[in-house]
Amino acid sequence: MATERYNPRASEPRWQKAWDEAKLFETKNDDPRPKYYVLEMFPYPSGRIHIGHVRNYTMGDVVARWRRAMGYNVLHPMGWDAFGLPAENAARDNKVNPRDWTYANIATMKAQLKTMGLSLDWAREFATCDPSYYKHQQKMFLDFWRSGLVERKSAKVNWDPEDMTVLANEQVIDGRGWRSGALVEQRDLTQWFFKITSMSQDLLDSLDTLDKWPEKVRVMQANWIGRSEGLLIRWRLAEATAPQGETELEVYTTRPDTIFGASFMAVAADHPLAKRAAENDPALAAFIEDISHMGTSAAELETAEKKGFDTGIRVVHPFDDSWTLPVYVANFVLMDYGTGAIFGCPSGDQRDLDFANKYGLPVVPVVMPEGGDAKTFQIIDEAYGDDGVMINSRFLDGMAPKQAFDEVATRLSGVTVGNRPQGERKVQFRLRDWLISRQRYWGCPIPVIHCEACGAVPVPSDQLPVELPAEVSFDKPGNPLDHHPTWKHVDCPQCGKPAKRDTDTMDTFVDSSWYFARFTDPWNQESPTTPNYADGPNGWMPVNQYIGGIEHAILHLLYSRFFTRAMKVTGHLSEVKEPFEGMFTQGMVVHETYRLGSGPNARWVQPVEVKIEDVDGKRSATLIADGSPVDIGPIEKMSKSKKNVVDPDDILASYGADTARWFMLSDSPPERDVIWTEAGVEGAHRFVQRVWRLVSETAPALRGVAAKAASEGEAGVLSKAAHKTVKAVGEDIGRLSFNKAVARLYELINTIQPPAAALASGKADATGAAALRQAIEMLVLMIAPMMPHLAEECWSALGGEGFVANQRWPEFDPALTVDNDVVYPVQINGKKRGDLTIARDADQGTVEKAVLALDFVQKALDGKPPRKVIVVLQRIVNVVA
RNA sequence: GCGGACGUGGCGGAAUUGGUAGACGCAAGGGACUUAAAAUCCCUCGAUCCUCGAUCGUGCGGGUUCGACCCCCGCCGUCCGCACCA
Repeated sequence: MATERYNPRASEPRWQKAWDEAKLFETKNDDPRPKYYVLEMFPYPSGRIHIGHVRNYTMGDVVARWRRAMGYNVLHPMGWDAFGLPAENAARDNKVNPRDWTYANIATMKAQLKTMGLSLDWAREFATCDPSYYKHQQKMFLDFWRSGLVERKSAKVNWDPEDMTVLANEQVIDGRGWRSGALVEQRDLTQWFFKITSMSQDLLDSLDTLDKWPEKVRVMQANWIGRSEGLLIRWRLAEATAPQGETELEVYTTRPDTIFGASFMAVAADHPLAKRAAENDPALAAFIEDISHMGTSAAELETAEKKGFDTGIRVVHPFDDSWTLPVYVANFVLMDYGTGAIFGCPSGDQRDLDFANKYGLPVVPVVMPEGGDAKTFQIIDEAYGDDGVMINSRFLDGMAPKQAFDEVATRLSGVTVGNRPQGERKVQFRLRDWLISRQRYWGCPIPVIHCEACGAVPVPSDQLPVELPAEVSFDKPGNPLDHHPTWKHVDCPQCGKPAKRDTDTMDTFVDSSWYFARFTDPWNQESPTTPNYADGPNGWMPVNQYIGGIEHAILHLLYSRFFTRAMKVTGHLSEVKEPFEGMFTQGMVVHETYRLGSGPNARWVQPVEVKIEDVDGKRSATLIADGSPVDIGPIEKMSKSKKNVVDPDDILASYGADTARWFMLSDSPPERDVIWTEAGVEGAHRFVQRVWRLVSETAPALRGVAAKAASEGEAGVLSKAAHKTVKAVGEDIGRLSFNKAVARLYELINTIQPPAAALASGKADATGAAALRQAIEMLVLMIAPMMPHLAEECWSALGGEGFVANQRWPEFDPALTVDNDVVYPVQINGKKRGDLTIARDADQGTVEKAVLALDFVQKALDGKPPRKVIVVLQRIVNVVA
């Protein structure tokens, strides 16, 4: 029977419109059903969606639609991470207003997302650049400030000379700005910080509760927080050598046990003691000047030589008044970790050893491997940092390092230097406070007014939001808000005298640190959240399943975790501790690269310009335009420079959303990279057509047939396959194993097809038709979360009521998911030699008897009794001859 | 250097977590239908040996076990994150 091909171009817009009109995906806050909050990381409105968005939002949509079908009240919102530098760059380059540029991009991208058929609640949409959004952010900034979670302080900060702004530590990658790629400089500036370090311990501890997060992300966060336990030791300066007024040097160490292996002290170039010592020592001052210009990139650090300069200052060993050690300024000591000073133990640390060897300092081994000989154990050019036994360490000799640690800590805590203990146990974190000031225009203004008399004064809440000025010029480099002729000039809210607004805006990562909470009630104009809807007993938070890229494993996820805690402190949230209960990091979409020509004239060409041929497995490529040969290059992340990009619009227009969605879910596990291939997309499209053909060819014969499972015969086989698939696909989607769910659906359609063909040609009885009807209905309901338009089309062809999107997920009959007979593989000495089909409930003895009666088993045993017969019920039989 | 993940056909990947390795898809080869093409359908598709069949086979080398892609020990390789962090 000839059937018309399925035409997504006609079908998809029709269903999208129908869903919209029925307001199908608008979620109500007051709903008695159990809640489920699915969220994909919202996009930056750069102009057009890219293929990575398609993958991300397809996955989220499958989860959302499936949860709906499972009876949940699902929240699945979408918005725009709309502040950021690209808008300013576009404004500067194209003479457009950043606001206009941003909202135009949002309109374009929203239209693109609509063509994907996502079950999004657009009624909750907002952009972070809407004053109605950032108003609340400004309010929370002031609340945080009042609660002691904000600090304005002078600090050495990362300055990106290209983007002309400061950056947070997390935004500096290999010494370069995360967006501009420019080498970051260090500057002393007074800036606003969120005191994320006040929550270090909790942010670390709570990682253990996030059992639905990828292990990898939790480990990355733990490393970033970087907790270590050590001892703060105050070393007395030898009086004769100390600069006036200086009496001690504070050092942080995680290895106080190695204190008898100490042979020098080293301080950072910008350590106060170094500066004091340099005052009367021009050579030292020159040295400090020299090393502070050193690069900080990973590559430079790798090759950088250890350099030091003896300050002439000496410290006294805590356990021996007659033992003094020199204090160096050294280039490998960092001011912003610990106290900016270390004691060097060359035998236990490779850096210290390199340094000691260079400057002729003593190397005393203090830890040797278990079972070593203390008399002969030596350290020459390789330090020993592992566990072992203490040697050459007086009262510590023979102890394990851990024990020695405690001993030193105890002894030093009993001694005082000045009026403080000489040693104090201390927990140190690597995490720094979050610097949020940005010297940019297109961001959320920091709602503070600086008054000469009153200092930094909060903008009164009735004057919020502090809105960005509409007219702005990008003619001069630097901060446009600062250059604005009138905007910053205001009166002090406290004393009324002329004052100035803070012209910095907040890091855009602040915007994305709480948008998920705003989605729970974006209509509330009075406050950021509404207690009942946010996280009360009936609230939406936490997000049950969050999906996004691994690139946000630290930045965005850590900031959001901090923000959630800070919102709780300030009363904007009440119960929830973690924002994201489940986190999933999806892989990238990658593509082959194509290169035309060779040498300096070579250029990359786009996939659409290339024709690929495959003869006997040998692939070759030519340029469509003129047939010239093209080299097929490695598979890489899609990038403009390599031109290996595919435009989602092209795919959606030629194949339709369902094909694109199905392809995204097939084959590759979602956490891994997926290779975009034309052949793969065509394979997906074939499946779309196959489902349609199956449904449209059987629908006439199935009209009026009531779905009913069969338990026996061929129809029984079909029913069992269908019910098993329902069980498995549900489990797979629940685990986000979409590729496995897809494979099972292929298997099911392969099983359905022969009986469907028989039915279409009139060769099916009533039982068969009923079973077929059920299997096909189940298939349609199961593909609905993945290919929603096709599923609607099939549902209506089958005469189904209403939208398939409103149907419940099919229920399987557990009795039909198991077979009456089991096929046991029969092994002889661990190798499969045949199989045995026997009743499922056959017991151990029965199976064993039946196996031993088998021809090939008899033959293998050759009349002798088996040494052993292992029967694992429902699994396998192994005969040991 | 520290931490993590991974290694299975020509390719993407399955394997109920110790029980038939290679499901499912892609690519390829052969055939059917067709004047032809598209679409569709059928067959083959880890390697070796001459077929039935057998032997080998999950990065490499050992081990545990009736049985190992899975567990243990020792290597090799790839990818990712962090890094003069004291």
